[in-house]
Amino acid sequence: MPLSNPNALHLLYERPGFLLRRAHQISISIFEQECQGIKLTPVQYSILTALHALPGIDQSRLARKLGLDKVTTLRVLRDLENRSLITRSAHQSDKRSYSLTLSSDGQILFKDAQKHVNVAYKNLASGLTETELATLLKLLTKFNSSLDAYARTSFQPTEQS
Amino acid sequence: MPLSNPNALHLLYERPGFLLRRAHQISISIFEQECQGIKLTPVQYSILTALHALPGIDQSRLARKLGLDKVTTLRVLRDLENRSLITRSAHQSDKRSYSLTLSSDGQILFKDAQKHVNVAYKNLASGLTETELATLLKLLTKFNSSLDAYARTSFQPTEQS
DNA sequence: ACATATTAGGTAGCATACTAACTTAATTTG
DNA sequence: CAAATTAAGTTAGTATGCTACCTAATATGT
Repeated sequence: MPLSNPNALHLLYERPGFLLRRAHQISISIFEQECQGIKLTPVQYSILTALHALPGIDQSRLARKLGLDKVTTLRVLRDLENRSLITRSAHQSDKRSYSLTLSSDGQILFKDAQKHVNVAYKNLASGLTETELATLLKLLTKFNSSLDAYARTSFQPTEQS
Repeated sequence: MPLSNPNALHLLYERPGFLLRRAHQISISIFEQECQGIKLTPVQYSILTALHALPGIDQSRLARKLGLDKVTTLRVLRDLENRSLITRSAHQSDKRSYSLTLSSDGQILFKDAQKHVNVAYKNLASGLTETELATLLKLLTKFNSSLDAYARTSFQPTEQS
């Protein structure tokens, strides 16, 4: 029988991985509570945002723009297509890929989503001062960009030649 | 057809939820790359740590100590029991609950895991200066504790009377 | 030109993380 | 002390995020 050592648990609570898991969990929770009325998850919203910004993009490029793996992207797109929020049409030049766009329903939903997303953002930001939030975002951005090579799923916000 | 608006994507990249998702993704990836040799995921390691610190704890309390929901906790425990790393025995007084402890194999694996976990930590910390990392951890801690009420899964690091 | 690499999209399967609903046991309370 | 409520554990179902493997199309390198 191991000896009780509650201190080991306090060490766990200070680990970056543990704190990031909990922060992510809270973030998802706040978003979904605010957006369950319009049936949008954070990932679905990200995809609608990307299709709004880059209509006609294909699945693989989309996945890389968002740092999603392609299987997840495929499944979310299939769901959004079943809900008639997006359309997938054959690409002009490359017969392997699809061209993705928001449907008119998708555009309406995306627009409607903004106010819900803004409320979620306000809730998410409510725990920190403006300065603290800015610092947190700056540090997360640096963390992500400097450790990008460790990720299994690639993130390419801009095209590379 | 919606107009192209790449700027909307840059706005997405600055959202806390987006940054937290990516940071969590990277964190998981680094941990798993370092610990795949001993077949431990971050959640499995957290549970071994908790059982080392608090032998005899029951499932529900364990879940709350780690901010895991009870279904995930159950499945991870079942897997760890199948691998003979933990034991589940009947609780003395409360017939509803199990008493969880590390097996001797579990204790050995937990000890062996430390060096792998430390390497993962070094990699995770490598992108930021010591000061930046300390600030990030402090802000994540504040973020989590102040938004705790928004989480659907409860986190109770200390017992409440 | 043509064999080889790589890329796009896809299927199947596993782990994590959650909800909802259920069973049984324990506790509260009227 | 009986009835209502709470708690522990479980099952089923959904979404995300991976691996491994497959086919077809495109790029490449000699």
